[in-house]
Amino acid sequence: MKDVAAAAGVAQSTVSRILNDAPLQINVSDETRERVQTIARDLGYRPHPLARALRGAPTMLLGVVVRDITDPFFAGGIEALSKEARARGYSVVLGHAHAKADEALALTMVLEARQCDAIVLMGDFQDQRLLLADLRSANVPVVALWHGSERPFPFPIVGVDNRAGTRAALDHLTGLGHERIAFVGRESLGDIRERREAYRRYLIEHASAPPKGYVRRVPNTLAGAAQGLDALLRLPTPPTAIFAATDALAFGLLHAAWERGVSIPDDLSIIGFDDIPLAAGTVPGLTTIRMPIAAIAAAGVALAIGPEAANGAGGPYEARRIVLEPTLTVRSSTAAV
Amino acid sequence: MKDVAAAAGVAQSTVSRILNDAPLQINVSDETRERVQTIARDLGYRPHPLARALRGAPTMLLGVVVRDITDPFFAGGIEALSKEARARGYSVVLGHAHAKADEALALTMVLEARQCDAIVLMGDFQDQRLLLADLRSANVPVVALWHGSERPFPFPIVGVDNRAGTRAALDHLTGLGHERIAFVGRESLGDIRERREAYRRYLIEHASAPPKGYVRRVPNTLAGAAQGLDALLRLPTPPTAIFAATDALAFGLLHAAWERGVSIPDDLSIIGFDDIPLAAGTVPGLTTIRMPIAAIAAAGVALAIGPEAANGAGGPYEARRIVLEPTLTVRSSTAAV
DNA sequence: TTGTACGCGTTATCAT
DNA sequence: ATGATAACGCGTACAA
Repeated sequence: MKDVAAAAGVAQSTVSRILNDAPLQINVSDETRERVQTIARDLGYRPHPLARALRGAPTMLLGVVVRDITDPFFAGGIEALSKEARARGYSVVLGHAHAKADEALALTMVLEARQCDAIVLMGDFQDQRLLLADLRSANVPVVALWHGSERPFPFPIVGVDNRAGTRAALDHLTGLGHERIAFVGRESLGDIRERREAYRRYLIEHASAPPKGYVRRVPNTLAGAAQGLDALLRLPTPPTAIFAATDALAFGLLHAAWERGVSIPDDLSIIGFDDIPLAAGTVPGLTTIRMPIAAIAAAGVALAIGPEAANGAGGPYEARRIVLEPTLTVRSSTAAV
Repeated sequence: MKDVAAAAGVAQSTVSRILNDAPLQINVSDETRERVQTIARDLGYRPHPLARALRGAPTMLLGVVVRDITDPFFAGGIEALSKEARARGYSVVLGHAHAKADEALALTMVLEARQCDAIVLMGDFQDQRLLLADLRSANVPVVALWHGSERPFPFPIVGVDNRAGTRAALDHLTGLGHERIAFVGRESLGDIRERREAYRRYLIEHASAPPKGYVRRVPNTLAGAAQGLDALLRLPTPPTAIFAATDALAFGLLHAAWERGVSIPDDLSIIGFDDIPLAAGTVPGLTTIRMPIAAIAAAGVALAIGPEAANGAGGPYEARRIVLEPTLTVRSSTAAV
């Protein structure tokens, strides 16, 4: 900018005023304005974001901390978030938490220190107490996505109605005549825990509590799914349908069933949750609960860096909870008993 | 830092020296050092990276531009890259290209380029000439990953040996007795183009040129795969095996074949390329070419921000090409004719 | 209408 | 052994 000013024979401040469309009055002569703009373009001038940020301007950086970047579902989440952020002129700084608390803490310090304008948490971080404490003491807006919607949490939450989704899944299965429905999901974290609880409640309301062994807690991986399926098949009265807490698990169940010669959906119905893009490409096509990913990402970004972040519309910032509705997507992995 | 200095009754410069372990001499008295450190800790002092960067320090930010963030393969790539970057203390700034927004993207990215210590391109950007020109004029190190390995390119490239991978795939199929092998892949971009060319060359060397209609150019999606399969099945002499340019397409082929009652691998063998994590979970398990993702990411990051980026080890920076070898992973989607 | 001067938080250099 | 000061690039209140 110094160069531009020198080349144009004016002061730095004049250049700054012109290039930033001076918010004050129209006190720049058209002649000077045009000259400076031309020169700036010719010199290929680019504002230095760091210097701007140092002056207190927003960094236009959105920090995204994802709990498990391996999870295929979160890939879609990052995509949606990235699009939404970009639409608002923001860039995404990615950090993965990698499960260990200290690492996550270090990560936060990095993000905070980098002075992101806001931070988005993807996934459940209830157990990372150090990270949360750190985040609370930092004065950046924090929004949690897919973090469950029922338990108390010090930041705004945008998520899916797990109870409604679970009900839709189980209504679908019972509508097909299934009575012995099992649940497979990973250790209790946010959304998964809510789906499991909703499953329990549903069964109690519509029939009886889930039979012993019908709730399998396994890692959210292909291997975890295989392990869960084996356990269920060994039961004296195996289920006729399985509600998988995530599509990743449903994928694993499909594969493991095929390996074991169990025909889907003839011998066993399987329903997932998320509707990741590849869910339409399984064999057979996976019946699942479609997550409103784009809407959740949009709401989250709006809460984090949109105008909503500033004013108090919708109640106190900390208490805000946006819960979006999922929808049933029927494909071919479920059928009548 | 001002506060710390005031509280300790010393000058800022002293504080700075102490907190940065003054690289000069040990000219700070132990007493002062200890006092300042204590106060800094009590006050919760955190260095401000922006100010540091303004002074010329590295930002510890690695820009990653991914061509199509929707591609399931790139999710794994981002993960590997992110891990590698973090191991070196770097954070990842994400940008997606989405093919169309040529100019806007170029502008934005270069804006960011000022902040990033290096930029990693994921996927092929040969057609984004504005972006490349902009990148060249910026003075940040740029490294391209999965960008093909044969055509000239102004930046270092780290990628996979597509010819070797293709040969491994086709050797596997011919070893099973297949003679009518088709190719399905998207429009010619970097790696895909090389795989298609390698396929052509292989067939010519081992038998004859691919029969008419055996090379299908389709979008890299489930729908694209279905479209490709339909076209192949309509042929007078349909292939007995299909080489899919990516696992995403192989997924689609598996699904489309199942929809149409074509049994895999009995009626048709399918082999993919990439070995994305979910490839182990298809029905049947997908035979594919395993991409050395971690190794490529590591090499790319090293080239971008490692010590290698500075010195000229391995020849001139622009001309560097690192090509890693893929390996065949046999599962159940291929069988003897 | 435009120029001058200051400060954002650091670090490097020079002076004490 | 430590303090004072300049400078990084920008925006802006104030002076001209």
